[in-house]
Amino acid sequence: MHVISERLKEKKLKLTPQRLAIYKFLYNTTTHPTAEGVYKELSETHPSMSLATVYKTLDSLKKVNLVQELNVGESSFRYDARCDFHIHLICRSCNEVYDLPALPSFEALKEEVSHIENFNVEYEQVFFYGSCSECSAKIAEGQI
Amino acid sequence: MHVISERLKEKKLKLTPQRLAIYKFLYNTTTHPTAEGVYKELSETHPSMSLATVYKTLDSLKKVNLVQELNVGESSFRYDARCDFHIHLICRSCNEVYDLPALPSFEALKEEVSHIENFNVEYEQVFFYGSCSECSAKIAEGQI
DNA sequence: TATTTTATGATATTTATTTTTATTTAATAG
DNA sequence: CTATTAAATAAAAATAAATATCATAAAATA
Repeated sequence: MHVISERLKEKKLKLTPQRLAIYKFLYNTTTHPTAEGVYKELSETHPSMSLATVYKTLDSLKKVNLVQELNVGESSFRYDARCDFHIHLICRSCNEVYDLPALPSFEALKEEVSHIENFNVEYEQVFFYGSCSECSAKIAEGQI
Repeated sequence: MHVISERLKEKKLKLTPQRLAIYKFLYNTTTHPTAEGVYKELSETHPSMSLATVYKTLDSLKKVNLVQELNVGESSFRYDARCDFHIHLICRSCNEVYDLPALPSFEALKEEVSHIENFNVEYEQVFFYGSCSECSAKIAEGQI
């Protein structure tokens, strides 16, 4: 996994097994896990890793902009190794978080907001809440 | 303050002094306070009110859609009695949260997202992070 | 290989929020 | 206007996410 270690190196972060594992996991998942989720997932392969290490590592990665922290309205943060802007869709039934590709109309919105006086925009977070197709189907069938 | 009690009545919530005070305060502020902030503010006029009551009341108001809960990335939630959709601007220096009036381009974005297959949108949250004019000025002058 | 610096693991602490429970209060029916 | 009941409150304890502490261990580099 060269991309992983090269990115960490670029950012002057020491290449520890824990860091490599955490960033690699985030880089290869689309599930937007919480710190707890990362910890549980990696406990299997790294049984001695501490939860504190997961939190500290996520914080380090966030500071160098290798991961972004998402606050989708739950009690804990989620983490995403895709740092380019994209809209998130959040299913209120199963709590899955999905990525949405860039939309032309969002570019127009950014443009419009950038012209607002009295505020200098640096970045943005856009969340659409609703139900995914699986949950919509279940709801329609009365399973939820 | 008739609006306050009528809205609570409409939602079948008992008109207790604590509830009236909390909703009235949120209804009349633009500051998006936290539960702690509401508590501190109302402690002056309602010294016996418990912080747990503030939390429970905010939860009740949220459930009947009289307030919305905002997670702007801080350690605690903020509350807003404006429940119609609007974009929030968040200053990363002073942490103020500002309301933005509806923008035509946002309507276009909603329209575009509503046509996405496999997802049924119910509501949305849009946060623009950056610096407000006051903080921008301070930054320019090297005060921050 | 030795040295310096930084990261880790284990644990303790902090802090926002929730739960619990006994008591009080609002709504309403008589 | 009083009695009833259902719900809300205050105070305290409990919970859970996140952070801090600190001794040990491991990376980077000289």
